[in-house]
Amino acid sequence: MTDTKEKILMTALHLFAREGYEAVSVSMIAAELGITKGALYKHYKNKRDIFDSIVERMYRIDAQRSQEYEVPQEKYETRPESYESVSMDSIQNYTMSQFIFWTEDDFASHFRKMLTLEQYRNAEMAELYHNCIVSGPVWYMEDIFREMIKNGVLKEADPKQLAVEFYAPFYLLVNCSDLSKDKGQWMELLRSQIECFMQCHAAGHLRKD
Amino acid sequence: MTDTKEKILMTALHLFAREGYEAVSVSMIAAELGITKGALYKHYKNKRDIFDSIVERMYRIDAQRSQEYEVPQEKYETRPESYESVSMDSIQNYTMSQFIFWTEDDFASHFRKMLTLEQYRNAEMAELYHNCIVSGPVWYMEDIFREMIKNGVLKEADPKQLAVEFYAPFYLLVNCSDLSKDKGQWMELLRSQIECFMQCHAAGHLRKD
DNA sequence: AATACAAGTAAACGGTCGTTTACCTACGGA
DNA sequence: TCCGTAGGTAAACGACCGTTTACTTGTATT
Repeated sequence: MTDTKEKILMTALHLFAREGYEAVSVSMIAAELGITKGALYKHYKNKRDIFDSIVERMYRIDAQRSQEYEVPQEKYETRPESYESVSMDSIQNYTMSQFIFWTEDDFASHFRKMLTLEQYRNAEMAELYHNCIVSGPVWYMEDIFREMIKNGVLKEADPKQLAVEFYAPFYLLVNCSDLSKDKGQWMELLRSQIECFMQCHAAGHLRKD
Repeated sequence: MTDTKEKILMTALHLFAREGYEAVSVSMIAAELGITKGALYKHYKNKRDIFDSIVERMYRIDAQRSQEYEVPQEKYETRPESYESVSMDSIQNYTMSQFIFWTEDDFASHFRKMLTLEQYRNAEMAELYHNCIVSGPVWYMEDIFREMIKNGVLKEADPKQLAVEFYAPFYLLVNCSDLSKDKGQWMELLRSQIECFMQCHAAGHLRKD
């Protein structure tokens, strides 16, 4: 049954997210599932293979998600036309959805924690962590905001500074939510921050195309 | 010589910050210093003792630092009078100094990374991490801003929202600086953010006591 | 009914883990 | 000069590591 393979992956992810990759033993994963560690090697060729499968799945999920939302999926250079008609509403909508995703989704929240614990181990992990969760989103928002300023949706400002101002509360509150069970208060705080941002930087008039 | 004891502590801290506590072996620490692991037990009673010594030292350093700066050291409830005359300048000054501290100071930057890697292991580590680096500073700034609004230094606003808006860029940029060697650009970005914050929320007029 | 195979067990492999032990200096104070 | 001790070595301890092996099932296909 391929069901066991799935259980191994999720169990390992949960453990990796709490203890870190090295601190989790193969026996630990197996014991959590009530099987022996030998059985585990029928599904994955080694411990690293489990980790790699997790990362690979995250890539798949992420690609799928960015397709579902009407926001640009690629860098500005590759498809600048996709940045032309991004609305404030879709930004806000996508951001709140991403917050729930990174804090509450069983896979994504644990993946984020796991990556947090592996970020200093080598350059590959550092890059992955920063692209997904730290500086990656900042560059992304910078491109969007630059276009929004050009289109007159936002007031004149430094797009990079706007990007930091917009994304920083997201990043902080995601990490705040790790501590407490009640993630709702952080989400409401984020909503306030976004509304304040919009109110502060949105151009006063609407411009038709 | 107590010099070896100090070298063990710093070497262990550097390794803990990169690999995580569990992933670092006692042999690894000893090898880095060119001694055998047996010698290590002449200075610390076990591996956990090294970790605890690191945490204890951080407490000492932190207490010493907050004394050097003219900013409140304790919670608002315990000494509210210390919050009465906090100026914008001292806030800005302290914040920039804290940024350099957490990103460049050999002990503090590695301690922060180590704590980042241990935060999910148990409640004690989680609390320590959040008190030092995540939600702790937010509560702290909230108290300061509430008093500043009361004193007319800042415009009327929700102090908690202000605290998030102020601290979030700090937290994000500290983490950004982990990836790149050039920490200067992030520091300048932080300076811009703070100046923008001041300009946006400072009360237009000065009020004398 | 015979066969092939997927999925599990138990045990063993060589290695490393954190820690302890026994032994070896070098040296400062009585 | 003798002794205690601080700081080091090398080796061993039992436990656990990731991985492999040999063997046992249940089940599906021929």
